[in-house]
Amino acid sequence: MSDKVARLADVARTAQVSVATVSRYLNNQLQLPDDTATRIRQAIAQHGYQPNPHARSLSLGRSETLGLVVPDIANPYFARLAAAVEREAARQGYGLTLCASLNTQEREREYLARLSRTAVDGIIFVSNHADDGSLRDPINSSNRRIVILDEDIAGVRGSKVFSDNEQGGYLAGRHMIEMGHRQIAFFGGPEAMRSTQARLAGVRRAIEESGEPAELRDIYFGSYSPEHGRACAERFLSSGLGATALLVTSDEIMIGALEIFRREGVRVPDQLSLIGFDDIAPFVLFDPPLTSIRQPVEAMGRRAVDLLIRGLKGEDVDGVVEHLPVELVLRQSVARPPREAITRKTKRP
Amino acid sequence: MSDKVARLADVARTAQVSVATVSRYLNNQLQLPDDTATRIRQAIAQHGYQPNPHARSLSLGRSETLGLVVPDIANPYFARLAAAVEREAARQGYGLTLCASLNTQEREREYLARLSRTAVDGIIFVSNHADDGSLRDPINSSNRRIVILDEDIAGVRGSKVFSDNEQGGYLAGRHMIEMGHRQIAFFGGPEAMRSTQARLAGVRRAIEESGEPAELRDIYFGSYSPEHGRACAERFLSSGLGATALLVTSDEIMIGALEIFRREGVRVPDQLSLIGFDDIAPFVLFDPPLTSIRQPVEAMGRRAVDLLIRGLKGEDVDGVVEHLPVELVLRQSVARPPREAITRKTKRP
DNA sequence: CTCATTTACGTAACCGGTTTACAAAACGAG
DNA sequence: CTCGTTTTGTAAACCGGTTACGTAAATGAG
Repeated sequence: MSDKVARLADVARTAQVSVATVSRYLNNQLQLPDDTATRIRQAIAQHGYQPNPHARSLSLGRSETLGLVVPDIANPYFARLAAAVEREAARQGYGLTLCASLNTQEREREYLARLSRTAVDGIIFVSNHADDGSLRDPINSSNRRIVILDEDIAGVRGSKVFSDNEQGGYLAGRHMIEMGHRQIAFFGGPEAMRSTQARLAGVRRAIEESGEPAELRDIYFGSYSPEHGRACAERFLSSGLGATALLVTSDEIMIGALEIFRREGVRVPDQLSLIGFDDIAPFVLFDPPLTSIRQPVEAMGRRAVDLLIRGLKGEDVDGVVEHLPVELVLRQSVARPPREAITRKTKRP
Repeated sequence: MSDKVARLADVARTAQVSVATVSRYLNNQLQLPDDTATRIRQAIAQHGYQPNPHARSLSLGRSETLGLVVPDIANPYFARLAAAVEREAARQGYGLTLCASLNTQEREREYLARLSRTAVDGIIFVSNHADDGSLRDPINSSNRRIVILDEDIAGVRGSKVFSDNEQGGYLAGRHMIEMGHRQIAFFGGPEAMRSTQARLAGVRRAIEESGEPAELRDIYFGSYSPEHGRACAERFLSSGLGATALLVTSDEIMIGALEIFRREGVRVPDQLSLIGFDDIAPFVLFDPPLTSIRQPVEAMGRRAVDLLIRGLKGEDVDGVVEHLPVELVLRQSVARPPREAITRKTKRP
């Protein structure tokens, strides 16, 4: 029991072979006579030898570690995504370094720089806002392999994994129309984001395909936050236009919107039908349980890691873009529309 | 624009100095004449030089990276904890490698082995179940620095950071007693866990201190899961003993319990007063908004990182144990007790 | 002017692996 | 028995930094 950690050289000396022999035996599955192999194994056990990862990384030029950039892990949606990514990375023998960008481009770039300087072999990048273009270049000029996950960043090369946002909007829209709604409202995320536009386009397609005289109105854009949800709901109620069904495009927005609807006494689904998006929050427990589009979070995380690692192993995955299928989870927040439109009670006491 | 990444030697050559000079200029804040310093800066800029982290780690014997072992990042409580840890680590210039143990000791040990082999300088360990002793030795024999966070593991050396669970139980208990409750139920986590016992002890202390003839009954233990919450609630209702207030010691358990209470038509707080623990889930939106003990999650994460890094920097923090203060958040799930005890409606249709 | 000290750097030895180039030994064919 | 080939093994170069040690020149004190 020496106080120093055993090195390869110690093992080699004990096994009476050279370091190269031990190294090759360990890595290159070099065929060795039983005699020699046994001596090496015993020496390793005796010293409790574990290769020094820093040395290994330096020598190999890789570290078997991936980086995940995510806006905020405290957000349950990204937490789930991160969990899925971590699980798959671990399954494939990779470690995961986590970076929370806190939704600012500055931090995103900072992290990107850090990661490209840091010991990660590749990066999974999840952003949460429209890129003004200042993210594109640093990403592309990073010499790391990159997979864009969940939200597109225009002009970035590498592979990409998204949920099928358009289909999500479509499923929600179709369900509303089938339930008899003809006036549909939409609480979107940031207007410039691809996901927002795709979801909106999906609803539009559902309307067109139905052939019904359904109308999309009260379309609001803003951040994926409860604050925006509250603002949307207040604006929606005060506009009093009488949409009978509403697609809310994220859990966060939904949480804010529900607060206002509850405060103002809006009865769901009697007065207003509601469909959520994400379906991460425990909406079963809400009052009423919320019908929602569920994103394939686990699959997205898995797929992103898989693509990234395949890329690292030399497979050509550049330009691969995947849209994973979403699902409409039926609960109790959508009903047939009421006879008359919703009328607002009071703005605030 | 060569295709090779610039090395320190390239910079040195261009700046017409030796590698040692550049390295020391970059690290040891070695004082250099403006002339030389400028040449070096220009050379660095010209090559777009970034130190190779693997080489740096090998040479320094550290990587400025911490490891976080957590049962499940998808769980909002641990997600918040992880977010806090990541934020503080980043603030102090450290990266964070994430490991989800999925609550099995096997994986915990596996990760521990991986981390002790991997390029992390220290580990923050969050476990979620009672240790049967098989975690203690691997942790102690790991040559990394360790901070135990959130849940104690007996016999582990290193520093530890917890929330003040006993105080949490106490605050909840005192509030219930002050509101007039004399029959208090307790849905605990795993019986063998320190946190569970501490919370229970806190309620006991509140009862003793009050001098009132209050009684603790319907004490159930189990996993931190909605399933356990459902089981607790069913057992509680069928026992029909008539506790009028209930402390539920985690969000997860609460979610399960609420499902049953809602299904069975238990009116909160008219029939039954409820206090939660953790206060991570959006309980404001539940019906009714839930009074809850809030754990100082951000502070815990910050503190753990801080202790770990201080330990890494040579400060003696072994044996330091901190209990961070919790907070009672008053909302609307606690009322004065009803005249008569709750009577169960039906077990199941 | 001399000697001590500081300034401004350079040389080379590490850190601990992987891998290439090559030697010695063993083996087989002719 | 000789020569080529395979097996088994070694020495040393490399990955790209950090840093102990050393030295030449400049500065300053006496």
